[in-house]
Amino acid sequence: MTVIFSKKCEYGLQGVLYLAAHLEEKVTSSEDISRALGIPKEFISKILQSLTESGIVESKKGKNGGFILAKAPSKIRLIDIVAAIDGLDIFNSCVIGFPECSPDHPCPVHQQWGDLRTKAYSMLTEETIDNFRDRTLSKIKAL
Amino acid sequence: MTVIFSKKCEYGLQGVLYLAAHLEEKVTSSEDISRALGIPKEFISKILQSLTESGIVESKKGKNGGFILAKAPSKIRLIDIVAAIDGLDIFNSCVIGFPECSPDHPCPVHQQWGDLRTKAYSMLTEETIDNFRDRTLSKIKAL
DNA sequence: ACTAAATCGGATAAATTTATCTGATTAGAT
DNA sequence: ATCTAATCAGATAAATTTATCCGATTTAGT
Repeated sequence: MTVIFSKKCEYGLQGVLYLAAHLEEKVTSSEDISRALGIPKEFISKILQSLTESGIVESKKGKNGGFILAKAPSKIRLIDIVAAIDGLDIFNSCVIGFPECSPDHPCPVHQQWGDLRTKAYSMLTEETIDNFRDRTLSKIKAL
Repeated sequence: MTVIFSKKCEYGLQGVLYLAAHLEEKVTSSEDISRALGIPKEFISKILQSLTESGIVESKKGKNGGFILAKAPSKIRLIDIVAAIDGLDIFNSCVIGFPECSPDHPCPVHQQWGDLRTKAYSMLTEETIDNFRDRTLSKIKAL
């Protein structure tokens, strides 16, 4: 059961946070990330591969290869990762599933939810992953 | 793609809102609800059946049977429907999927998300479905 | 050159969620 | 009594998401 993001997206966020917390390494293999986070190796590998296409991470092939952030952590927002994996539909879709939910044709809870949605979007847009280095390291240590 | 609730839960919320907006009828058949909301008949039927077990709706069997709210709309909170169908795990689970995410072992985004989660929970707990009668009726009319 | 270890791409498998089907039971209406 | 139309229960099917597998390619080190 996921809260709001798909499992892919959760793992993607975890993986990128991990990379941001291990910038001193030249690259980190999916094997290492898998072990540290308890995510199936092939799965996190595929997810990071897809994030290379989005320009969020870069990969180095061959022996001693792995992944590394494609840009400075201060340039990567949480929303960028979400957008790349799950897309931004959840910020435009009706929370109770009505079609064409909009200010013109609002669903019953449109107003109430809209408020929260805006706050969530702002948070994900304002926070860049450099803000999470310390917290990521201490969380990983406890796993 | 659902925003935060499962399809079952979205349909359940829609269905209960529909029933609340049609209290004058003695009961409403799943056939009617299906047609009005564009939800597969057997599916909404099953969902409402399960909500009878939760004491949110009541059913009348046999010819001219159907569903009706089990209590006053002012006594049914949005959270009751969510709890009955999806459960309350999303309000206790880590938004990026880390195990044992808690104040003691917070995930990197624990604080930021916790704030939103609390607001969402409050909204769902404070709003009862009698608040949505008019808005439900005008939304349904537009479908 | 050769080997080992990594990403990459595409196929496949497993699990979960969503949707449908079938038949039984219930109850109102003629 | 009988027919019809509804819920109900349980099985099954379809679709989607999650996870794994296999083989090809790439690259560092010996």
